[in-house]
This record gives sequence, structure tokens and C-alpha cells, in this order.
Amino acid sequence: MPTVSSEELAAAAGVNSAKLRKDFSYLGSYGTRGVGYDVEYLVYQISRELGLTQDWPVVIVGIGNLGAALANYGGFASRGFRVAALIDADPALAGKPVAGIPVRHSDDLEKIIQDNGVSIGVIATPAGAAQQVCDRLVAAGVTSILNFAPTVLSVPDGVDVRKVDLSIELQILAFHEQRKAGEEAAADGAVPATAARKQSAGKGPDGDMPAVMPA
Amino acid sequence: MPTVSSEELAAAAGVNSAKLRKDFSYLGSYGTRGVGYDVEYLVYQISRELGLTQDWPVVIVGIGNLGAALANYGGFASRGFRVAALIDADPALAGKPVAGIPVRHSDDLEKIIQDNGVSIGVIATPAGAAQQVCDRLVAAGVTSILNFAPTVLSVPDGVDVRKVDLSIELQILAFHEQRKAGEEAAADGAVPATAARKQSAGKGPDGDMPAVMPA
DNA sequence: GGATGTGAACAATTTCACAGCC
DNA sequence: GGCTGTGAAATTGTTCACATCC
Repeated sequence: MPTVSSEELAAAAGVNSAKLRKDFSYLGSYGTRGVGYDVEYLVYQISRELGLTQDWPVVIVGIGNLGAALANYGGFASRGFRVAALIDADPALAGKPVAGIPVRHSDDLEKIIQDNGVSIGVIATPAGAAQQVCDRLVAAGVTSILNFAPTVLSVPDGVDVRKVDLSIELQILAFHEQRKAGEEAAADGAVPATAARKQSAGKGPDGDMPAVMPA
Repeated sequence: MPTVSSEELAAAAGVNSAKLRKDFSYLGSYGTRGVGYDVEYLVYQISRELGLTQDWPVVIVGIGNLGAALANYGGFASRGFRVAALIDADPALAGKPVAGIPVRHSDDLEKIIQDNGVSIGVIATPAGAAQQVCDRLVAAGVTSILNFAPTVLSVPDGVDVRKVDLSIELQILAFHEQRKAGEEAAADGAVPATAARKQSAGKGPDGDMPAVMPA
């Protein structure tokens, strides 16, 4: 399939074709009127804009179950990420290979960052160690941090942090699940699934109040 | 701190106080004019709206590194999630405890779902097994699926799927990292960091084109 | 006096619809 | 004839500002 129309792409993505064309237009005029978009050319342009064509060395700090899962994750290489090193504070792990990469001791963290020109770090340590690891990464020159530890990290200006909370997505599913159940029960006086029910929210002892309610 | 004002909450969250008040107003009229919001009452109302006050039994299928990391993840219990069972296809794992919960063989998947009234399933298997596991979960009554496998799952209407791609967040960091670098280099003719550069995007052999460009 | 709750004003985003080009 | 690229219209989201209530 050498070319594709905005209509086809939009249908595949579940969005409006005008939106897709307008979004693409912000990247440049990469289509041909009457024909569509050249697939290979479009893929390259989008890849470049997203930074997929660059090589990004990253370090993963904290090689527990999650760190090991990340090290084994196949999706990184295809998006331009290269795991420059795995780092853990446990001396017993040092030298052992995980996903084919030997684990290094955290004493060498600064040297590893500098030798490899790493600007992105992944923190998969327990919560208690995360801020300290973060501080060392930043001091060594890392400017973007992906944090899996259940802590809010504080960093100086100019450093980006993104926090991944593995339970947030479950939370969202549970929210929709709750609404599904609510709709089924809507006939017998249950709270409707829409957010618009402003008037019914009296604070009295009204049955939907739990023991936790303040006096 | 028994009460809190929209102003204080907004400052803490980094948003406008009017937005916060308007958002809260969609849940109901839970504040007191001249006083603010009763913290404990507000926490309960938001928790209830999000489904945090319910008990959600979940199963985790695929107990590799990622499945084990999820089983050990502390954040689930506090948000109302209860790991009803860990399931894996490897007979060697069956009976072994992970995070204190014995792993069950996937032969028992349907029975486990039904005995525990599970409506939410987590898939942490390799990509090749994910669709098959998904089909079995759905057939057994699961209506929400959190998918960590790098595959797009197809499900019947009425079933929610959320896909977590661990490399997406890295991607976002790399995107911003690229822009940081671009801004530093902006003086010497590099592509500007803003998206608005429509006119310069000629298709000719213009130096920023790679070998992958179509003929 | 002080802070909510909310119409109205404003801003951003999405969609329409069609001129322009292949 | 077909499909992009984009002004203009429609829709959606955010902020202002103030009447209202504790």
C-alpha cells in the first residue's frame, strides 16, 4: 500500500479525517492532492518529529521485577531507545546479566551516565530510594526522568519527570465498570451514571453516607 | 486541617481555582460558602465517584517479571483492588507463591473468574498469548481488561480494553528532550521547536531527508 | 468577611465545507 | 474526479466576576 488517504487513516484511528489532515498540516505539507499521503515518507516525517530517528541511551536504576521487566521489554529498541546500563544497589546483583546486559553497582552511576552521554533515566527502585537516586541522576547530567516508584520526586527547573502509576489505568477501568453497573441498576433509584445530579447531594444522614462522614 | 479552600487546592494542583470549583460542582454541592470544603467529606465523595470505595477483585494472567511486579505493587490495595488470583500457563509455577499469593494454572482460569466474581483482568503475558487469554477472560465474564502485552486486542462490544505501553512515556520524555536540544541549537539554522513551520517543508533532496525516503 | 457555585465572556479545539491542485 | 490544506463555523473547555449564602 504505497499511499493512504486521510479518510482511511482517520477510520483506522477512529477520528475525524479533517482533524487528521489539520494535525498533519502542522508538521508540513506532506500529502498530494487527489492522491493522499505517501506512506513511507509520512512514516519518516512523523518518526523524525517524534524523535524516533534518534538514538537515546537510557539507564534503568533498580533491577527488581519491574526493572527486569523493563530491561526485557522489546518495544524500546524499535523506538530508538538503547539500554546503556542496568544499575542496582545490591552488590549481589552486580555483574549478573539481565536481558543480556550485566547489572552495574550504583557506586558507578555517575561514571556510567557521563561515559554514555545519558540524558534519560528510568527509576524502578523502591519508594524510599527514589529521591536519592533521582538527585544523583540529575547531578550527573540526566534531564529527563521516568519514575515508576510510588513517590513524587522533586527536581530542579529544566528537568522533566513523568510518573507512571500502574494502578491508575486499573482505576479508570474500575470507574467505567462502576458506571456499567450503575446503568443496569438505574431503574431502581440508583445514582445515574451521568455527572449531572447536583441537587440531590444533601449532607444529611441520607443512606449513601458512610461512617467516615465528618460530624 | 479540617477544611480547604478551592484557592489552596488549586495552588497545590497547579490549576485555576474556578476550574476546580466548576469541576467539583459537577459532582455535587459539597462545599460551604465562606468556609471551603470539608476535607474528609470531600475525600469520601471523590473516592465514591471514582469507585475507590468498592472492592474490585482482579486476576493477573502471566506471572513473568511484569506480572510479579504487578502482584507486588503496593498501590492496588489502597485503591480498592484485591488480587483474587495469579494465573500462568507454566505448570512449574503452579502452587508457588508470588507476593504471598499462590500461582494457579491457566486451566482453572474460567473457574477462578466465576468463583470470585471477577470483572477486571490484567494481561501480562507475552504478545503471542494475549489474544487467546483475552478471549477466555471475556468468555468467562470479564468486562474490563488492562493489557500490558504489546498487541492490540480485539474484543466484543461492551468490553473495555486499556493498553499500557511502557515505552510511550519514554517516548514523550525523548520528544521533550529533543526540543530542549533543538532550542539550544536554534541559532545555527536548526528546525525550530514549535510546530509552526509549514512553508519550509519541501520534498527535495534537502539534507534532512534519509535513505528511507521513497523515490 | 470570605468562599462557593455558576451564568456569561472568552479561549481553544474540532468539524465543516470548499478552493486549489494533481 | 479525488483528496489535500485551510479559512470559517460550530462546539467544547476554561476563566472571569459576581450574586449568594454561611
